[in-house]
Amino acid sequence: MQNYLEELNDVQRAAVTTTEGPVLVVAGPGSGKTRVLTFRISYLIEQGVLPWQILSLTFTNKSAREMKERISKVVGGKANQVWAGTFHSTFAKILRVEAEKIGYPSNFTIYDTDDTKSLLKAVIKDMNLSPDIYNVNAIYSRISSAKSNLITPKAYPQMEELMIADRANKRPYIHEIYKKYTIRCKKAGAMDFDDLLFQLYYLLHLNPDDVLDKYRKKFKYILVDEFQDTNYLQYAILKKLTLYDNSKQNLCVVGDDAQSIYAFRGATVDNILDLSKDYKTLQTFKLEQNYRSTSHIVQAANATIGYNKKQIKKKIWSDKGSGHKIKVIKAMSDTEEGKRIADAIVEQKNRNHYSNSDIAILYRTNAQSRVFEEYLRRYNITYQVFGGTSFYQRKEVKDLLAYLRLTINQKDEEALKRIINYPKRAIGKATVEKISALAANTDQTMWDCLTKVEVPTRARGQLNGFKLMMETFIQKAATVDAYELATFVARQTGLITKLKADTTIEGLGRLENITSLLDGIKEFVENDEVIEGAIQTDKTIGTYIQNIALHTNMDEEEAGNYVTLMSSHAAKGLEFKSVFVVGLEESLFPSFMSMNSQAGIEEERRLFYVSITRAEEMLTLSFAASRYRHGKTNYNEPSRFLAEIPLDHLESNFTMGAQTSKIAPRARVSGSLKKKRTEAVLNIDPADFKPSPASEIEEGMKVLHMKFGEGKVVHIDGDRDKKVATINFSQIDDPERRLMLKFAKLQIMP
DNA sequence: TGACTGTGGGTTTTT
DNA sequence: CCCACAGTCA
Repeated sequence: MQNYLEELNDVQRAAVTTTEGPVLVVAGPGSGKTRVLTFRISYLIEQGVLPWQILSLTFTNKSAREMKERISKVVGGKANQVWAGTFHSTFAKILRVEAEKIGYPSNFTIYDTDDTKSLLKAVIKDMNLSPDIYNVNAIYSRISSAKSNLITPKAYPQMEELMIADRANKRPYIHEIYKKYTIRCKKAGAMDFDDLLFQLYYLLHLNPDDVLDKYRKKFKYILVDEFQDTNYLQYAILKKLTLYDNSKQNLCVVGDDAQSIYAFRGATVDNILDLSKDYKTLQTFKLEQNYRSTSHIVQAANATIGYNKKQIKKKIWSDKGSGHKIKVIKAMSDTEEGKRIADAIVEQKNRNHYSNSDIAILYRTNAQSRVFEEYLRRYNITYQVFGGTSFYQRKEVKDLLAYLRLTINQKDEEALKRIINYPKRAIGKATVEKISALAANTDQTMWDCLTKVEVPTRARGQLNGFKLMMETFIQKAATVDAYELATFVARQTGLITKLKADTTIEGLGRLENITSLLDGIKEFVENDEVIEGAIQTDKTIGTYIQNIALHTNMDEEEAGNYVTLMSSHAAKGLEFKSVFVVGLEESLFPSFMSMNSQAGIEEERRLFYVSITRAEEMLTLSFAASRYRHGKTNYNEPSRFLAEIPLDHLESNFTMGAQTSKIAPRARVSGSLKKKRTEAVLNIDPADFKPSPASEIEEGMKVLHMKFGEGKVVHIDGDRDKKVATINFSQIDDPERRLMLKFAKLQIMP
């Protein structure tokens, strides 16, 4: 019985079987923390705890999914009934049920970062504030951090510290923007990412219909992975659920302060330190044996992280032998770095018999992936890039989703603004602004105003048509499944036709994206998901949209034999036989954004620590003397983190600090080779030029144009005032032009 | 109204 | 370098 317990070391086993009361597991890299978590859940179930009384929170959908898979290997199908998900997705699920208690519709829309920024821009514009001073990104991060610290729009102006900082930055009205933004979100029936936490907290806090008690009873055991990455608000929610009179305080958190890499978005290690103050009977287990990496790697990591002042003491060790020393590659330029890494990969594949999937390239910024992609492609090595823009952020995908979103929630202004004139249906900026203004002044939504706004007859007709079309979608949504509706919408709106008309490579890609989106929806309709012991039969578009709102492209992983390219952040929790950490230069890693504070540098160092501890057998670090960035060549010193690794862990032929090379790197030439499309310089005297009336121009005529010179009318299409002439101008580079006759000034030549 | 061009600005990590 | 936006022109 329970033979899996025998696979664990003493500390791990204790962490698994100590089920009652508050538990903190401090888990170094590779120390088997995921095993502890999954076995703990399995153990709970075996002890008779009902699966749906267990809440397991993670940061990514991927780790939630993996967790479920691993539990099901031990306990079988019951695993699906555990509440295992990300903070955001789990709380969204609860809010769907309870939203109306706090004034939101249960079909609320989730605004992603783009939607949020777009709405913020609109608010800033409405308030007549300068978009330069009130930079959207800055405002967003300000509001996000307010929410993450449980500061309401009402409380914000009373926070002396915040207001002083805002005034110092010449942005005294942030609290007003925050307030208006909140109102607009609510009016749109929408929550942003932070709201999923923030509103859940207030739901529990305000406690309508004793909803707090309901969830306290429901979740008898709560587990949290990557606890070091939780923010104040997340911890506050956990406390709400587990810290009260007569609570059993069955909260188990697993984390590693050394791997805290999300402070920039409000995560705080203080949560780990506060734990023992809040939970008096806290039991702590330290997992210090690293089963992942060989000794040189572990010791290098220990030495590096030792430079950080703030940390929980622990000694990570490995008994896997010393293994390979760490290799450092010094390249002249970013291009050379790409080539040398690709060469090294080829070599490792041959010498160590690694397959592609054993290898990962980790970088600080997603933009760095390009060079590596180029060389890997050239060498015919299969790779997969993670991060960057997600599938669901692609324009065409968002367009179709916006139609579907509006079908579900007509209050969703961001969706409406996105598609009201896409594909083009002659509803221009002026019209949209009128609608928006009316909505703002009358407390109605933009949807309500579509038919009420006063506009010229032509626009009126277009608006009616648009609304009518949307209404057919809304009606259909009630009767058909998600796939049927989505296909109908894609055709009916003209999106498909529009994309098919574009035959460029990018155009084909876009059409393909729409097809895979539709395929995805089909899959959703056809595959059954079990929730709390029951098969989910709701296959409506509403359920679909809710399910995908929180997907990221990290979730799109497919099995295959490829080299992994991803940011260091994204690599958290993963492991590879061979890891390349590239771009180790000052201002890049550590990032220049973090270089002016000790805390910033320490976070970068933790990120470096996370990066190098992904490696099992081989670790290669690289930097380039020059790097092409933002159109300029930069010269940076090697990263300080390289110098922090004791020399005895590095391959012998390398010493830091000695800048041997005096040769200047080759300059880029691409700029000068760029072909510029220039118009021919024609000497036509405006005085001699007498344009002929558009109605007289016919196919076959010779005409003269002020800028393009002489040309022959090849073809005329369109009718009445929309005639377009295709004209071949012999005197310019790119001779065939299409001009609208109504505007084109052409003189008929004999 | 819409397509296209030029410029000017920013520039990290992600649920 | 890449993107978003304003301005221009048809």
